[in-house]
Amino acid sequence: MRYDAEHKARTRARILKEAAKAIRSEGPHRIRVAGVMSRAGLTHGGFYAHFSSKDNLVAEAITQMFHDSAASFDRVVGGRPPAEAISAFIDYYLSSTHRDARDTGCPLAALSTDLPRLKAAARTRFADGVTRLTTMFSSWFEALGSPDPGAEAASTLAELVGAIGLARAVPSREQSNAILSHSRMMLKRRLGIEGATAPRPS
Amino acid sequence: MRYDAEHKARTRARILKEAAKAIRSEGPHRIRVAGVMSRAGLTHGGFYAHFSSKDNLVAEAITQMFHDSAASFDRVVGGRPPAEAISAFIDYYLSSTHRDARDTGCPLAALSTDLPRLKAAARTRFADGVTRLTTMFSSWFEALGSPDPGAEAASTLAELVGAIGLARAVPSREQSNAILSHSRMMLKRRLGIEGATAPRPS
DNA sequence: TGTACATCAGTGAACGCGCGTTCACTGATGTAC
DNA sequence: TGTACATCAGTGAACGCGCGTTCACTGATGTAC
Repeated sequence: MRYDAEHKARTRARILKEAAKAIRSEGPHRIRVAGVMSRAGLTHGGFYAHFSSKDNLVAEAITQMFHDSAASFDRVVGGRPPAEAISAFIDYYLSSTHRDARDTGCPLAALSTDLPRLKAAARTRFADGVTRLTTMFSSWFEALGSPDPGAEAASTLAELVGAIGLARAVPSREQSNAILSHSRMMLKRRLGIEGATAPRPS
Repeated sequence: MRYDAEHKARTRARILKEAAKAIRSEGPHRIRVAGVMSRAGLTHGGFYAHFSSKDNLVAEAITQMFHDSAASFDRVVGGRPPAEAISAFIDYYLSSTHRDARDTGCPLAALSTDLPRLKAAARTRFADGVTRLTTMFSSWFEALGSPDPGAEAASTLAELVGAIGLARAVPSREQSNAILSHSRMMLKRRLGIEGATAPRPS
């Protein structure tokens, strides 16, 4: 079977996409080469035509997922004025949809405690993601007249990442929903944003 | 070699302690039975005299580490009045010491993104830990006259867990210190607690 | 246009290492008598 | 007090499975002539 020029690149992209999902849902060390290849509709033997090793795949997939998540953040907030953008971001990030979409959601939320166990390359990529989000938040807070936009941005990101992490970890849906709604409410109240809804009693 | 009556229980406790450290630093799925036994000063063959399987060890060790961390939280805040207790807790939790002590620190901080990948037993234990800390915070906030102590407690815990997670993940010590000091400052400012120090510029 | 050969993404069997688990054995000390 | 035997935590060799990696092969289509 001989294919057109872009065929191999498309196959590689498909493998990367499946790997990025598997890494978020199973963890960077628990994914299996054969499993990823099978989800991409291939047999495991062909893997080494695309990647030099499993480690190489993990590194490339982590870069890939940060790229994808930047694009998906843009779709949520793109072009909106600061107050609206941050409100939309909070609602998106702390939604039950995002909580339940571990395999396609924000890499910070899916991988933070895995990162200290990974190599420098992955951690650098992660730090870039932290910086990008912090900078984005900071520009919003600055536009809203915050006295300390940098600190407020870092603090907000920490709460977002912590809240979704805890909401995903606890097995009770009720407790999980309460974690999300408490943080949504407190973040919006703190930022003076309308539309904060009272959380259901936990 | 025949030992006294408590000898076996002491050995088991030593294995559990090493397992709890290894799970936090390497992750619940990456620890090796032989490695844990060797750190406990034993050979791997004796493992099954203490635990029925590796999974059983992980489950027991997770229970163990939550028990230990409750004791260590008590040492930090025990007997102090609310405002002082929460300030001490924030300083402890977001210290560089805690950040650098991944293997003995808070299980919530070390394992949050691993939890969704673990079995129900571990997740239930984790949820108990979340509830215990949230309740403790909530009682402090109530004593301080907060209008919504439950939500404030959940929000504070989320920021603490998120901030230390991000601080551990990024490779730059400078960026990591900034994450910790920004959250320390913002949390204390929000709670009206004195002693907030300005973060170094990031 | 037809024929022979080259290409190369993908296949699937096989290899080998790491690690969880098993098991026969050790040897110091307690107990029976 | 002395002797024979029982106990049992711990040892270390061996087993076997899972999985990353290798490799000879396939076969559809492009290219040379």
